[in-house]
Amino acid sequence: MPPPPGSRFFFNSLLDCTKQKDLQKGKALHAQIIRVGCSSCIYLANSLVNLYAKCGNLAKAKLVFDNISHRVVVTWNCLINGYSQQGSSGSLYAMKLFQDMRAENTMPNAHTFAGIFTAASYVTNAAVGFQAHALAIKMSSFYDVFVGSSLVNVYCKAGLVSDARKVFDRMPERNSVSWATMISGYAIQRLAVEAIHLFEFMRCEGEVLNEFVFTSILSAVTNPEFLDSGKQIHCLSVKNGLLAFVSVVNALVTMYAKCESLDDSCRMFELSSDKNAITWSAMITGYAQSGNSRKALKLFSKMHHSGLYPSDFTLVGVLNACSDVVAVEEGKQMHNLVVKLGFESQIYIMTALVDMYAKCGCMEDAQKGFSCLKEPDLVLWTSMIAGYVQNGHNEVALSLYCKMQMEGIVPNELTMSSLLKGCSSLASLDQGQQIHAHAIKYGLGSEVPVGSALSTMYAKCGCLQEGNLAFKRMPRRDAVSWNAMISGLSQNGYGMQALQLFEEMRREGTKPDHVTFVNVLSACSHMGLVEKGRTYFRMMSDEFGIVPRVEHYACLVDVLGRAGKVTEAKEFIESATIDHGLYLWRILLSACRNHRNYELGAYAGEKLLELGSPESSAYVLLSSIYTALGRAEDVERVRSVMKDRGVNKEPGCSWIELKSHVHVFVVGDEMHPHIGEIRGAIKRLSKQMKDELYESTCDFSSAVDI
DNA sequence: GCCGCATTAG
Repeated sequence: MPPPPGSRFFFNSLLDCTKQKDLQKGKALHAQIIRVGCSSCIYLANSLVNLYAKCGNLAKAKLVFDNISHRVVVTWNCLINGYSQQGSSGSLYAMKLFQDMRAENTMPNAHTFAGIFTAASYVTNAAVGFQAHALAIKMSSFYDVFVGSSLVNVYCKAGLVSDARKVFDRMPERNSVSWATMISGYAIQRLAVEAIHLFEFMRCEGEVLNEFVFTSILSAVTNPEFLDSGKQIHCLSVKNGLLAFVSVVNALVTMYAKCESLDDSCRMFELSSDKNAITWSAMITGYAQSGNSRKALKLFSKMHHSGLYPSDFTLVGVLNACSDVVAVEEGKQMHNLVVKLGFESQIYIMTALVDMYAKCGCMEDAQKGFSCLKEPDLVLWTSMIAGYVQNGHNEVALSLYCKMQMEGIVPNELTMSSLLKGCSSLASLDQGQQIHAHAIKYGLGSEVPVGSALSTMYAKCGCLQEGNLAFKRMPRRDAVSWNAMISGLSQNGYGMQALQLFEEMRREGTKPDHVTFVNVLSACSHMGLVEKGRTYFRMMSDEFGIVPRVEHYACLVDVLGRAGKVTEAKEFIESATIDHGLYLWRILLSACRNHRNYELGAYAGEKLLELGSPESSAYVLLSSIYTALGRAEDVERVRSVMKDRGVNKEPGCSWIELKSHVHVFVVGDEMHPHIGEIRGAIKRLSKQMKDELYESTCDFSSAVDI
């Protein structure tokens, strides 16, 4: 039935307002409709629901909806689709409405299903999607191409990509949206090969390749392995004239950056004539994620000067760049921007902010950021826990984990690996085992980060066998896992086994990283393997393209120094092409002391004095060398420099675990609230050691007497 | 009415 003649004007006007999303004009029309008494006309009422829903005023849409006495399917669709377009915040309402509609015996149509499936795609629980799917099949709505495409999307977003493919294959009719959705489903699951196959299939079928298809397929090949495919797709997009779409250019910028082909990525960025916020974000993130954080920061200020406002995505990228280079000042400026732009409740931003402060060692600021969010999610909790662990506040991290559990948040593998790292630093076997038990309870025992952290934890606590077991049980291993076990062996005095494991790692084809070489070189130094040390140092850059860092130089200086080759070590330091500062001279100084090469020791010590070493040990070593050389004047000079610079000898610190609690204490500590218990425990331990005839190489008497 | 491009924790 057509609308009554008098309503035609209102009907068309409302349609215009909805198209233009002009809420002001729409409200005026609404008032007019009420005044002339047309508000009971179902066509106008539906149009009003649609207007408010499309303009995002769902409360008002619902109000009009509630006042309609005889709702038809279109009435429901307008409100359901309004809610589903709100994304994750509206999708539950949309699903509830769908159930109410069914309860009123109103039959859904294809529009209803398209809307309800869109809502379901935002909800991780696919149950309502399944129900609606069943009903759609029953009602044959499934044959509608819109319904089919949105259903494919439901399964893709729920991670059920093979179910999505089943729906896709059974669709009687497909359009470019269906194909793009399916390809993007593979992309989300990082199934590049499947995505490429489907894309090829699509081309064979002669489907139209539009910008949506290209953005989807490009996001599937964001891995160095698929750089060649990426380049071919790039060519195809040029052939199809799609570089005119900024979205395709953006996808290319990202593809090349993620394929570690940063030059190509920059070229795409430079070539694009109409950059939008996504283009800038893509390039900034590309820089930040490829170790070019300084460039990322520079590009951000360029974006800022161009007058474009950063989006939440941009800020996350920039904050990551700040934490990467420990740029706390720039990070604080970003924080101001976050506040200014009203992003303080955006969880991705706040997580990046917390992470930035934690990496810069500002745990108080990190804690403040954390407290800004009423409902922190698992990632934020984990970032906070990881931050405390990174900064050595391991106890705080463990108690934060208890709080997290009380909030009902279930941990994942990264939470567990951070906590285990905390237990390793505390050398607390007891707490480490508890976290291990939790990992098993939550089904995280076979996760790579957990297995690696377990090997480290057990090895640090002296339980090498358990560490090895954790390593062997891992279903797959990455570089971090191998590093954990290699370092565990090396630190427990099994240097040869550590090197053997490194050779096994090479055989298995896992690419070592810079941490691997720190472990390998330090194993060489423990074993006194000078020649092997030199070989591995060269191998690092020659075979694996890893630029040696100061810690690698330090290891080799240590290798040479321990073997008594102090002159060679000195020459090595002076030929080093990096800014090594104090670090390497200090190692040489103590090597010279141990090998009684006092002349070279004095040389190294004077270098340290020149460079203004903040550590007391350097001054103490140097003055002891001058004492041995009988140069009393120099002894006096070193002492006075030390005094002038306000360098104090730091007190030795130790810790002990009592009743699952780790107590840190220093020599001469009288202030510690548990000093009595600590002393008691040390006395018991030393008696036990004597009883078991432990040959002590150290003098424990001072520790017992604290 | 259905699809895409940029983001968080080891």
